[in-house]
Amino acid sequence: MAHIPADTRREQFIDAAVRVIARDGAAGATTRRIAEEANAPQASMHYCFQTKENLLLAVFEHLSESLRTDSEGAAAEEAGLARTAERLLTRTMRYAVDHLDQTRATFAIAMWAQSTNPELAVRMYGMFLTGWQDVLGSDRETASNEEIASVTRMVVTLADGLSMQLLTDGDRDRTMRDTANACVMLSTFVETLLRRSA
Amino acid sequence: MAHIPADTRREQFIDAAVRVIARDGAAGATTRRIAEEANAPQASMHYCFQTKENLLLAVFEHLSESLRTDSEGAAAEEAGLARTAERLLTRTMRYAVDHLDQTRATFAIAMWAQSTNPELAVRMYGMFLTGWQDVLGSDRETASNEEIASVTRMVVTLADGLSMQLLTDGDRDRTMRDTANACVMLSTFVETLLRRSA
Amino acid sequence: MAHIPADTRREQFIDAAVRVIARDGAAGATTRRIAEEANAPQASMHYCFQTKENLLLAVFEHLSESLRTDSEGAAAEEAGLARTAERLLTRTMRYAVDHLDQTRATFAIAMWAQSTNPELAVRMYGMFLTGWQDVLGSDRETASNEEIASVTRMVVTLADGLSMQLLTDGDRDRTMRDTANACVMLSTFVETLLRRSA
Amino acid sequence: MAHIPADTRREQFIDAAVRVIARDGAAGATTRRIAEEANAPQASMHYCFQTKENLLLAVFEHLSESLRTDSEGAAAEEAGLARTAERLLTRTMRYAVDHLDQTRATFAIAMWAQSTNPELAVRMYGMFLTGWQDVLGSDRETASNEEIASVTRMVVTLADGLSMQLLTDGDRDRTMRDTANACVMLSTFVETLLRRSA
DNA sequence: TATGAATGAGCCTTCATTCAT
DNA sequence: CATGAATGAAGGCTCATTCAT
Repeated sequence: MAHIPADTRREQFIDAAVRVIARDGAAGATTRRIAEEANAPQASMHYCFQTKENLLLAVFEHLSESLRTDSEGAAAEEAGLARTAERLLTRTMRYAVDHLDQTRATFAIAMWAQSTNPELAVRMYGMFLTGWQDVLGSDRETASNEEIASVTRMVVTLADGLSMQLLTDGDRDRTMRDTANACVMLSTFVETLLRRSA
Repeated sequence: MAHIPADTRREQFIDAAVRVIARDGAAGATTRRIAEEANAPQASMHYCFQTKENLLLAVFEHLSESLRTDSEGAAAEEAGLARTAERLLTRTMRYAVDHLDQTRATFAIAMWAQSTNPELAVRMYGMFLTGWQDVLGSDRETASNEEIASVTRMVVTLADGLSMQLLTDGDRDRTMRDTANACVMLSTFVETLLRRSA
Repeated sequence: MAHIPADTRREQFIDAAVRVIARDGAAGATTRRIAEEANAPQASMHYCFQTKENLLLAVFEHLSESLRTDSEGAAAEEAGLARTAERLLTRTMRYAVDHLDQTRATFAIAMWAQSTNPELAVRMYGMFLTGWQDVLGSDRETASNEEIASVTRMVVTLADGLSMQLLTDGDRDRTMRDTANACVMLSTFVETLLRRSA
Repeated sequence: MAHIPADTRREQFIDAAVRVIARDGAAGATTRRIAEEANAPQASMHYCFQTKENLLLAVFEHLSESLRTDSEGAAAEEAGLARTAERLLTRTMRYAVDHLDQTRATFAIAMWAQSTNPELAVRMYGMFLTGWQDVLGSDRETASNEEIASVTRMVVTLADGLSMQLLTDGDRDRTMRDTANACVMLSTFVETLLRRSA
């Protein structure tokens, strides 16, 4: 097992962990299995991340970073809140469909955090919330902060629910069709909201 | 440790397992911990359920049975598809909010099944789908089977997404408020659907 | 599971135990497996034999009794010590070859006794020794008691050694051929012995 | 518990296992007991041997290696087949008498293999057969390969049978006396064989 | 009497982690 | 710095046996 600098190792571990977690769940992702998948000594994992918990954290950060990078594109054009929300949800589900392993790992880690470190789970969830709130709030039209927050939560809700189903049966096409339906709902909801507040 | 009839023990184990799973996740729910929580010998668990997997299965059946019993009430009155869907979702989320441990355990087991026995996970998901489809299809108005299925999936999606958020931060009130919003979306979606097919 | 009188059960258990021990060894013959093979409740075994050790004892007695019954025929005719020894060995190995399961079980129990209850192992071994000594001593010619004992031990030695090989590879024909060779050795040995003592 | 190099640990485990197996049989030799006897953590056993089966294998290899090393001396001098066979048997039984624990362990493992992994048992038996065949065939006189094989099997048979008795009652002197008798038989057998083939 | 039900003790194995170099 | 070696704690499960009827 060749000596390899820690920085390189970190990446190898994170990538390997995503695959293993997607396959075996967060609890089934043992340090040994991850190390094997990364072609690295088991001790290296602790050298790089100290604990398994830290590794999972790093994995989650990596995953949500990737997703955020992707979803930033949704805000690019001026299109109104409803349209932006639709674009955000569609883009997110497109990403989920194209990166099943990552999606699976994200959810597995989120569930793992809930029982291991609930406060951390809240923080994780918050990362998505604030990230998307920024996207949705970028052109704010007449919507209040509270209304933006409400729409954001609804986007997250739909994304979570659609992903849950995707992860269970792996039916990509049906997921995208349901996503379209969800978009219909989402935009009428936003319009209702805006009309009400006007 | 007093001898106790197996039927009684089964219930004790299932109840204990729900609490432990809610606290520690499905993987963290060790046979030892469950037995301790149930005030029972570890060997009794294997006498009643043979394997830990079987116990988790029984727990899931118990949980979904409880939820189904509850949601049957949603179909009681003649009220149209949109209204029924709203009632079903509201009732489900009300139940989730009132039974946080059960909800947490249900999700934990569902996620656990995904990595342990994916085919089982599909079956579990299917149980909800068909159960709710029956509720929604009971008075079918002009909706086709396919449309009913589509609405059902949307209800499940929303319930999953809302529960996910509830489980993370435990904010019951906000969950019920978001549920109300989700109901708005849901009923406009159903109406759109019916109008389109007319 | 029908209630069945203890006497009948005993036989069922002994027969079942022989098969299970032959298959899984004395240690692998668990009370559950034996009960299953006997189509009997596990508790019946303890009702009939109190302990697993007692059952194995009963099995051994049954097995050695069968073998003894068979070997008694070897003494039937007047034929001199050498010839009788040959007949005894041949007959024993013929029996072993025709009853592999029983032979296997006999050895498994003998080995099991050595580590569980060494004194019992000695007694078991003694049963064969005295039984065969009677056969060989029945027409004593000019041989002394000590000489008879010596020959007996040699017969047992050869039977044990030949059986060991038989149990390992299950080659019945080769065993009988080697038995013929062993008989040659045995009779020349007896003759040497008698000549020496004359 | 001090960290100790794996090679050292392997030896400690093997030595400890021999003692425990001699005392409690192969099935009674639990990983706990062996670790305790070796003054080592239980987990070290799995670090060194992975499974209990592997440990037993290593023990058997160690034991048969020791015996083989010892028996090589039997071939040292030019002495004819009969004499060599006698020397081999005597030497083997001398070794058995001087190393009761090892002998007991060897038989226990051999019997254990018969029910756990029959094919392995055949291979184990074969190790002795071929090893001794080499010793006996080294100066082959006029004997054919088949004759050599036949003699080898007879030596093994006698060694097994004599050991069986030794292990039961532990009577070393009687074993060596019986070994002398067995040698008489063996050499007359070889002579008969050679005369016949001439 | 004979049996279904129940259990304390112990099994083999694997885990995340630490040690020593 | 990075890793091969080693381990305490805990995992799921099975055993012979006893209990209650």
